[in-house]
Amino acid sequence: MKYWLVKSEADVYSIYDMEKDEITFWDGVRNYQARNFLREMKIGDKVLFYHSNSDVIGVVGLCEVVKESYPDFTQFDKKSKYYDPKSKLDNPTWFMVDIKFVKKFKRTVTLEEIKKNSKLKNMKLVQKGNRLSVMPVMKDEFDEIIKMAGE
DNA sequence: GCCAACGTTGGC
DNA sequence: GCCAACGTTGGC
Repeated sequence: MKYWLVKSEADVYSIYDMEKDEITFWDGVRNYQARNFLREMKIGDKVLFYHSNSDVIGVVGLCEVVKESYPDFTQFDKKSKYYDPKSKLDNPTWFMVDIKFVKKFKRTVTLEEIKKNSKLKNMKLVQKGNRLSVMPVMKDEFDEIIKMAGE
């Protein structure tokens, strides 16, 4: 099993939306590296849910992969802001997965705390200039985040 | 709102 | 293939 972290702007799609929807498709990833990570996701993989552009920035909950990668339909939708005119129906460029809400943490593990924790210094999240919206997390890092969340 | 750090685009 | 210009992300 693998572990991941996905970022979402809190005012666009938050853990509360996720809780309400229970299952959501993770659309709109338009970065090749992030896409490649999406395609590696397997059913049952654990996904940390991270709020960016938020009053409280950090990991707010846990989700799980329930459907493995399939073409992101928004790339073919001219009305979508994720529309990609270069992508071909028979050879899609962009993919998405379905993830299921598991839990909202009792407390947020903030970016500040993550930066201060020497066990987490190798996390992609805190490495220089990293803007990936989907990234892998090591098992020990995942366990440490869960511990910090008091779960 | 600012801006650093990228990634992408397109002319050459 | 290079690189300037532009767009986006995301912390602050």
